[in-house]
Amino acid sequence: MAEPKLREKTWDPTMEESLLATWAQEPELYRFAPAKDQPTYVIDTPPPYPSGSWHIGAVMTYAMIDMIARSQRMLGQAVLFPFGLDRNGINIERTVERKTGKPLHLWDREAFIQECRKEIEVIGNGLLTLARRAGLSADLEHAYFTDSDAYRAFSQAVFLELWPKGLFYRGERPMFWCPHDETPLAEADIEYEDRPSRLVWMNFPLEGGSHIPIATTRPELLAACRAVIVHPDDERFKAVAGKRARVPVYGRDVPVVPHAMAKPEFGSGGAMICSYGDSVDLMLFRELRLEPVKAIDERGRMTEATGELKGLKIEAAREKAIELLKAHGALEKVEPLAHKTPICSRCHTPIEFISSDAWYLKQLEFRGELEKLAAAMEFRPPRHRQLLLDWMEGLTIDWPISRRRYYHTEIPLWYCKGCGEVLAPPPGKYYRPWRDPAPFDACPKCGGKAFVGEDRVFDTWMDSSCSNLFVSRYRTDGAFFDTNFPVSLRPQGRDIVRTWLYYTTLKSYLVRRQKPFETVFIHGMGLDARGRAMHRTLGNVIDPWPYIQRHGADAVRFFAATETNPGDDFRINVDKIGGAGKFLTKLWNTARFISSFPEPAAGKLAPADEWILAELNRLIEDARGAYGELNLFIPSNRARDFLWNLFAPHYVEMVKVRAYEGDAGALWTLHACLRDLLRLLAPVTPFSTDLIWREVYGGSVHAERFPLPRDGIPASRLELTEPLVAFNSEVWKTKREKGLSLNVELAGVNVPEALKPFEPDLRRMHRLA
RNA sequence: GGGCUCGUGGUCUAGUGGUUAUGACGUCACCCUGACACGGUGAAGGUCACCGGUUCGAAUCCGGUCGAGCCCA
Repeated sequence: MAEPKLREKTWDPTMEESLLATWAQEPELYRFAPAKDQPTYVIDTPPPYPSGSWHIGAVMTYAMIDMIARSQRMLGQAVLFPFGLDRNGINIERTVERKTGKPLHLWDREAFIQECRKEIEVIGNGLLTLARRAGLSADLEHAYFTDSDAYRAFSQAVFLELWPKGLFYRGERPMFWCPHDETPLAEADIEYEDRPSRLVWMNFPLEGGSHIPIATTRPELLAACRAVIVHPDDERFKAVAGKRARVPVYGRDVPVVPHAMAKPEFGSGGAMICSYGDSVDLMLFRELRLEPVKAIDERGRMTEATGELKGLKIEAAREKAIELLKAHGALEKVEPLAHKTPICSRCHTPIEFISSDAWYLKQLEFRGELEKLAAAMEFRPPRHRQLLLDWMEGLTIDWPISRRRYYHTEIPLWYCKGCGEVLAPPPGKYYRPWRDPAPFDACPKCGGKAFVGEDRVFDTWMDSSCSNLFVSRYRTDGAFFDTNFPVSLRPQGRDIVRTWLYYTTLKSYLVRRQKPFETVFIHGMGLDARGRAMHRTLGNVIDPWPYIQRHGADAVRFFAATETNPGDDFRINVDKIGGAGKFLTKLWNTARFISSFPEPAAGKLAPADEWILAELNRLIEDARGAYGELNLFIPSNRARDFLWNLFAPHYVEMVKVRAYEGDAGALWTLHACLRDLLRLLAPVTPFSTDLIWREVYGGSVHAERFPLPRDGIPASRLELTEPLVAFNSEVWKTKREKGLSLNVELAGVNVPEALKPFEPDLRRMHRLA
């Protein structure tokens, strides 16, 4: 027996780091360089939003995306696997505001942008380092940034291409508004949360002397009350419908309207309709043609119209309103209430409905077409298509795309000072209308020569919804785009179906009338050991670095593949990452053993060799099939099962003696199994498999393709697996019960009839006398 | 209130009609056996959430109940 080619006795995760250095020297390994007639596979990798470092769940989901990229390469595709960072947005602005203690509106715009850029640079670089260490085979050297001039110009160009089609409109209308971020929100930006609240019972005097009880959670909006509703079938209010009620404190008379939206079982059964407390108010103002009153301004403060409440923030105004009601003798009682409150998904501030001017992108009228595109894309797992369809069905307003922020892509529009005409420049350049001179000589409508630039910016989803167009080189490489759009794959989390996936579908429809992707891969979210999402506020965020250092990226990746059901959320139990590391040690040692034998070109196969090769064929077929369907769970678990439960304990033990004797059939089979196992596992555990491959066979396993099942191996050998496993177990048990060491002779054991073909190997394996 | 998904040993998980329910982690016992003690072998541990139905037969199909999570109103 020769020295094993693998010297180290165990797999050591620090070996991963030297391998990273090797990979850096071999950029061609993962380079996108399609051979003639080779099919291409373009992945629209999610550009992470650098709001801090990745938690371990994020590392795992990106590792899964990498496993898909690697397996597609090994299936023979030329894979374009770009990587970007989504660096625009409120998050980074808020980081700067918090660090400097200076809110946006006190900043000089240019200075604020510089500060954001400085901040995002640091965070972004940390992410790229982690991505590389985790073994991502994406093009990290050429990562794109959504806040680069080039990407912003691209995003603006897509907008400007759509501009002449009349898809955008501007309007003053009530909309979702975050008073903290001081910006309008789209439906996708809103979440709901149970918050403690108070139900305030008031009495509204009625004409003719009596009064009507009204319960509300928003007493501060009293000044904006323009009607009271009661349910038409509510016996308590039969007599009052149609009368007029007087709004306490403010003294205005408003109609009492019977309306089905009133809930008899909630509060007093009577509700006040104000502009605007919630979406019911919104609907009724429209339906009853009421005149709205702006009670809250864009910064979340009470307006002139609210009299004594003027200038107060919403919470304080609510207190004051209750005091005023008490002073006017109109307060009945205040009771606690758990209230499902709509909140801003970024800062968790309760949202308001505020009437404000904004730009909109039409979307409601395309609902039917978008649903067809959703049906035309393949989903993995298929059931998650429903998430997109449900969201499309539930939309109620067009997409407000303008934001009053700074570190975003500017809306590339100017207005004529003379006549107010809206002017759009040609697509191509990066426009900053708030500081650039207008790129027009004269207004085409009135001939005016003075212009004012739009100072608002895009919702960041306007940028990220172009990512598939960007990576497929729309506008920059027509030939490439034509063959690679729709993009092969969109891998992403369940949590951003309603935003990223939806908006991308909308954009691709508007630009190309096409589906954005051939396939959408939806992964679940990494949860903590108790099943909760990881949030800094919960203090349950798991930092991936210690685990990568202790057990290696391969262990983290192997855990991610074997412990997660495709599409389901997965709990991360860090103790199990160590368990995944043990598998790598097992793989290493098996390879180390095999590497001590030469690999013959061919050999006469014994029945036992045929048996394990039949099992190997089955593994290859299952794994190839599963990888083709973007399933990582099946190949990783099947490979583990093959190695740990069949190959090592049964086959290797059975042929050891033949191997030591130099039997070519045994040696050839051992190496065939190792080669194929390494190749099948390479996408999941790229470090250990490559290290072994390089040491034992030379070259990189990542330049290989997946193995194919071998011809000429009788599948009937598979029938022997069960009796073989049972027989070996029986012998081991017997020796154990007799207190015999495994290497001691045992007499009186007969090999069962079914296993006769294995008899010579079995006799020597167990030393059966 | 509506929709979707899911309930399998302490934990995670396979199994979608057919003999004593898979594997991993953990636990316990024994064992250095010509790769591996970061190992091997063996063992303990499950009313497959609950109730009812279909069937010769249900973890698996159907209905209901309870519980968990997500989304929408």
